[in-house]
Amino acid sequence: MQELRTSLVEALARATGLPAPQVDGMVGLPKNPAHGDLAFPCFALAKRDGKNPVELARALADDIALPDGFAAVEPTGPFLNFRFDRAAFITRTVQSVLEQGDRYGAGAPNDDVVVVDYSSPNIAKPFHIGHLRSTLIGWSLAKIFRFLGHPVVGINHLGDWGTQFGYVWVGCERWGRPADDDPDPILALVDRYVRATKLKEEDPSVEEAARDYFRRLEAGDADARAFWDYARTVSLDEFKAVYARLGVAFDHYTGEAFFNDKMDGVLADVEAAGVGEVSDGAWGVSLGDDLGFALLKKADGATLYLTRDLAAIDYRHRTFGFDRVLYVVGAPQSLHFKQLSALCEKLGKPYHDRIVHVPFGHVHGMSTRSGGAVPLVALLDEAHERALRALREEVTKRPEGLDEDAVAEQIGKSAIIFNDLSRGRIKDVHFDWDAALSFRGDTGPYLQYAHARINGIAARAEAELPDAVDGSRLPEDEAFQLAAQIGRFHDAVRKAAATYEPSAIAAYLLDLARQFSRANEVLRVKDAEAGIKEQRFALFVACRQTLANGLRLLGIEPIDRM
RNA sequence: GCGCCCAUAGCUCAGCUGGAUAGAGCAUCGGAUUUCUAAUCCGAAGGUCCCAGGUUCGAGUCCUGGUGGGCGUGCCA
Repeated sequence: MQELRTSLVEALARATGLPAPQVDGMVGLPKNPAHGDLAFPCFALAKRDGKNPVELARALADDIALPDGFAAVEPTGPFLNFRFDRAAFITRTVQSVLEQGDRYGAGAPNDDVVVVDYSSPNIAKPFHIGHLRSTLIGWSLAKIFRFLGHPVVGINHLGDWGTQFGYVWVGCERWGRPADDDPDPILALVDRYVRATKLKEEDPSVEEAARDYFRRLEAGDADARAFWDYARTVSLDEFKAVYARLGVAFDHYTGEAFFNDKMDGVLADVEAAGVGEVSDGAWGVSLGDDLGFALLKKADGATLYLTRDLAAIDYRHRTFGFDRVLYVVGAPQSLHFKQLSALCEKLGKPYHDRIVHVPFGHVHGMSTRSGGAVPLVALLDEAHERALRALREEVTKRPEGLDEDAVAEQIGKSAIIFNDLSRGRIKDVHFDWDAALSFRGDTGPYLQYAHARINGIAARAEAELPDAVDGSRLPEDEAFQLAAQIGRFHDAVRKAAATYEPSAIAAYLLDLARQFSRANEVLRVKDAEAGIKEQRFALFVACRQTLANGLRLLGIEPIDRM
């Protein structure tokens, strides 16, 4: 696909005298696929020459030397439409997928290190649906950049430090710690946290006690530290269970606490740069009208989130030598990251312009009846239940001997993950159980279904891959459209990386699955005559491979039967 | 007040760096299964792309100004 485009751009550049990059910007896909496979609008050229674009397109069609791989050029009004040599295109595309397998669409190894900071839940707070977006988007981006050949460092910057810990501590002091045999100790800790923060409304001493606890923790007080260790371990155990269930992983769990002993260094840095100042008893850096005052040390001496992020990025730069660091954090914190960049610039840090905030919109409407956020585990369990029910009651045909429980778990997760990653990051989402856990239409299960169907063909159609792929045996339009979509995988992956948008891949995969489903109505493998049978099978296998590669980039493990 | 983000079909959303008749899914209506999985496919219906100007041969897309909503705006993270 890419080579065809490049050679067409060169040919057009020669024929028109326009610079190739400009031509490249004009060549695009025709809106209506019936028009052709690539299109060149002649307006700009017509304007330059003071000619009629319709006549110009006609003249250009006669002039241009059709590059290899193209079968036809035809002017349609002011557009010049090009058609591929379809058979050759199918042959080339299917062949390269079969040859490259899991590496189809991948990039060459390079040295641009990408650090991805994602998930980063707060300790001693429930891991709820609100944490899902950062977790899934970050994990997907990590996989995408790794696929493109980058060394990737995935970091869970746990919120395991800060005043909120004080409230958990106060709560445990008042109402006791969860019992050792408590099956869900984190729930108990959350309960203490919620009760303590509620109590603070009427009893100001609670807030004071919480702050005092955090001060002691930062100062290295042994008792405070012991409680912190306990709460962190309990929380992390549960987080790791959720990550394991989702199939999400990290290279490091260096949370905010990890940087506690690096605070002095940061503050000294700022001091040395001579940009720090005292304001209302607190200490920080003034960043001007737009970014305001960046607080780095509270009046009571305790540090803040920003201080710890400053330490973290410096540490990451020293340790990983990153080319970029991606912060997959909600849009409400965009000011925070602008401040972080500005601070780094003021401090003369070489990485100040390599900070990328990858923001995402708010999630609304995910509260339970009781007002708390829905725990992620509850969502996963519900997804599992619904998938099981759908499998047993709604699905009309299904394979024999399925491990229904295992399939339901996979389908449920696919639905949840895809639902989140299929929309653009920045928009606020209104969480809706029925939409998130729908298994029909544009959903994760739809993609899985396409993948499983091809597996079914492989298992039952008694077809084998041909010795040589031959696209001329696949003259149907559906075959070409499917191959064309397979050939666009590169573009989708690169667009996703360039825009930090996994949804680019999600949208691509929907189109791919749709093209497959259409082709699957027409191109039967089982009863096809020898010679055609193998070619159709090869096309579908290439599709399955592409689906699998794309699904994995979203963090969804393709399933073989459903 | 100031700053950032969002606004496209009844609902949820796509729309490559401006290009041809604005696309999917859900919901509604109508079809398709003796044939590799109907969690599927085909069709119908559904639109002042929030409003008003501007730039351009051409604007859902870019600019300006509004309207509506969300978020942020120093001692939380």
